[in-house]
Amino acid sequence: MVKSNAVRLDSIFHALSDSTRRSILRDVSAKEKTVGEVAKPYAMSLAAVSKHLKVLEEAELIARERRGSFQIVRLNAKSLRPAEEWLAFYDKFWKQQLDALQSYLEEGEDDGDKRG
Amino acid sequence: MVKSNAVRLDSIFHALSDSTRRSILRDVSAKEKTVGEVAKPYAMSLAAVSKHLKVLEEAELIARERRGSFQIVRLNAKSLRPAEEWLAFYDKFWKQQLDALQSYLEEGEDDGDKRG
DNA sequence: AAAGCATTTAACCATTTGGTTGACAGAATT
DNA sequence: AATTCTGTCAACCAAATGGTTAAATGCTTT
Repeated sequence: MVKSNAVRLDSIFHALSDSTRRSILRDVSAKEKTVGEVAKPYAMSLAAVSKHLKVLEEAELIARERRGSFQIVRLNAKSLRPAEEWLAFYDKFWKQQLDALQSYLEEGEDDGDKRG
Repeated sequence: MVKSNAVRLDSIFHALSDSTRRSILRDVSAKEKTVGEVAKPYAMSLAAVSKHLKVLEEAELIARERRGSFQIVRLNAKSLRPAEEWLAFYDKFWKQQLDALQSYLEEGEDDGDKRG
């Protein structure tokens, strides 16, 4: 069963809406880590971190691999693309806003560079 | 009081984690609308839509303007930028993954284009 | 000032979230 | 086989979420 785009975006954006989870993504982007290593910097129980990892895994933002008694956590960056693509649609709008601001500032300056 | 970046990202990503809210953003990106107009397409009460608008407003993704007895809802696209910037950090990772995939496919093909 | 629209707020409800602790399960070590 | 280490699961809790309906607020018009 293929998840609808909307459901995927729901789970991706929801996963990203928590700063601990965003921080974990940064951590594992630098280097893959065991669950214990992931948990170490955070002032919460291992079980709590394990839940965060589950949320990230359900959004497919991380993947895991068993290595002996350890579990290796890896970033799955390509699953961020739907989010980026969704956001990219809005680029034109803030670019427009910036352009408008710039025109406004340039008119204010009016330092005579418009000859020719 | 300036909100910390983390808190802003929390509220932006949280606002985007609901498909009704994402849909509302699309709707108002095309054209500014009154609250009633925003609500019309959705199979839920006006009060529910009003709550969604509040979430979007708290994330500063929309702005409102009173016009007589109506309230005009406008997209505030530039507030999506922090989210885009956060995501942009990860571009290099999926690009890497794509490159790796491409190398793999090219080696698989091995159709003799490597002379010289 | 009364009535009528547009919208928000309040009170309520079920579900989800993000955390806890303690019991459990799998793999490695003794 | 007993112990230890890594990690998850279960049960619990308080707070937040996303919806409802009904009452209240704010403008506009009569």
